[in-house]
Amino acid sequence: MTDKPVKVRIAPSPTGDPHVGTAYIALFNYAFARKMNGKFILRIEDTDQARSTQASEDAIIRSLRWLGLDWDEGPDVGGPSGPYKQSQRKQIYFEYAMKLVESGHAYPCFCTAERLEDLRRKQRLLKQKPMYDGKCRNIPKAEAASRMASGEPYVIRLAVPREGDSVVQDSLRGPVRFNNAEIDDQVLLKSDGFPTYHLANVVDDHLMGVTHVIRAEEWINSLPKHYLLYEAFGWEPPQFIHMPLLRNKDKSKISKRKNPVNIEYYRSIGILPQALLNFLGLMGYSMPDGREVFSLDEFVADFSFDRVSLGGPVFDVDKLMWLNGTYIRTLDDGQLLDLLQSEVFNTKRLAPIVPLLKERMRTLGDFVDGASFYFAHQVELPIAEVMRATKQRDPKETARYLKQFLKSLDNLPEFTNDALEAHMRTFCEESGLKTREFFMVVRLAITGRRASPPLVQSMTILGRAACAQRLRAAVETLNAYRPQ
RNA sequence: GGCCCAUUCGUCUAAUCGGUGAGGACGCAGGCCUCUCAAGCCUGAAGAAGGGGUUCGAGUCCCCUAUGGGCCA
Repeated sequence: MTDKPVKVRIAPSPTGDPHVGTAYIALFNYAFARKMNGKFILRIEDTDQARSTQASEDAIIRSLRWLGLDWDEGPDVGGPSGPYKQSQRKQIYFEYAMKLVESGHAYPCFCTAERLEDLRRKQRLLKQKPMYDGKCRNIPKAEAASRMASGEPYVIRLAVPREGDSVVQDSLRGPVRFNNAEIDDQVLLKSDGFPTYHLANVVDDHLMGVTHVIRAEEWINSLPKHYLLYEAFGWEPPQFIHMPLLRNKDKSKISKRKNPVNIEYYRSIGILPQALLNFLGLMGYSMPDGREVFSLDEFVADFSFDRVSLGGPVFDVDKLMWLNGTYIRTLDDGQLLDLLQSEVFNTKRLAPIVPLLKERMRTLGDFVDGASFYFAHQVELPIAEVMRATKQRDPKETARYLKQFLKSLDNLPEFTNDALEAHMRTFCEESGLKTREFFMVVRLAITGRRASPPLVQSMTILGRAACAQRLRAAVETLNAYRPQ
């Protein structure tokens, strides 16, 4: 390796809530950059026009700032290699894609979606790996050029060698060998002129001077394509380091279906940023002296990839809770008071709750008890009340429809009062449930009590992630319940 | 289905040149402290996926199988 100064990046897609996996990878990038006195870049991968939003980008930046994982270059702070949003670099990708076409490492493909679909179907029937068959690879250059010029729609594909092996390096795993025949002629530039991840990521990493790509293990299979691209451009590839994937309790890749993954959820239940970072620093990693409680600076000071372990770590919220408690106890009373004011008892959080509680208060003090469920990580499901509300029906049956409801929430585009209420009423109709019963059961799951402020509004205040978490917990509790 | 990666207590992990009674943490159980709870302290139960090799000696190296996961659709 050369002695270029270390430069690393994270490249989240702004297509949803800020994800703990992003924070996890950001932490390791940050630590390595700081340890090596290098630079840390934030790059926004918003080439998926349909799914990328400004709101999501803002939330990602807000969350990473909250955690204190500051970057040296990024869309909000600028830097020498900008712009740092891929949607603003479209022209660059086009030019580099054309260079590859000129050099014969890539080619335009004019195949229609129908032909591709047909091809895939046949391959599936023959139990073959679905891959592009290379039809357009043989079109003479001149003909291809004139068809492109005539406005015929095309994508640009990488011309992957048909024979031999690609050996790639992962710094944590050593050499990994792939059979070239198994690698698809990857689309580099889509018909809308936007690049795919593979092209954009290689071009940007090179142009931005990235020396080490630290990313999640799910990318390891595309590594040979990236090597091929570096080779085609005649660029030296960076070092690649694939971190293990965070897991749900059942060991599958962490997902919002099974675990809260929204960084803002953890903030909303009162997790401290230093606790979340500390916890993530325990995932697939350990300190040389076995310390379990450490600051970001300490993490950086002792950081080394030698200490990464490759088994996929389960994101165990219980341990996070314990760690968070230890951090709270290290605060002095003034700091804790400040945090309570800024994070919990602030106008922004309280304002929507006040009108809901007002109707039910006789003293100001009633507010605290009545509003407690809005701030908790979890509430206890009162099973006896559930049994009463469902007229002693088998709790498994109740669990079943709650689970279905939970699933249906994923398809609710807007988590607003009107949309949610309509959705819940429709759900009742379709499931043949009495609204009276259903709303009570959901109320018990969400608030932990049978008397509460209006349910739908309480749910939208809590947010989608928190509601999903409580419904999941209720389903578990009901399934585990054994009546005497 | 194909390819790739992984595999130490329920969970996170340690032991990195092969020699251990397999260590710590969360959680769990019991106890101490205490007006309660929490915190804190002490104690305990709990683990090498299976099978072959290499070796005087394997958690550690190699192979096979199994399992888990990811990616490709």
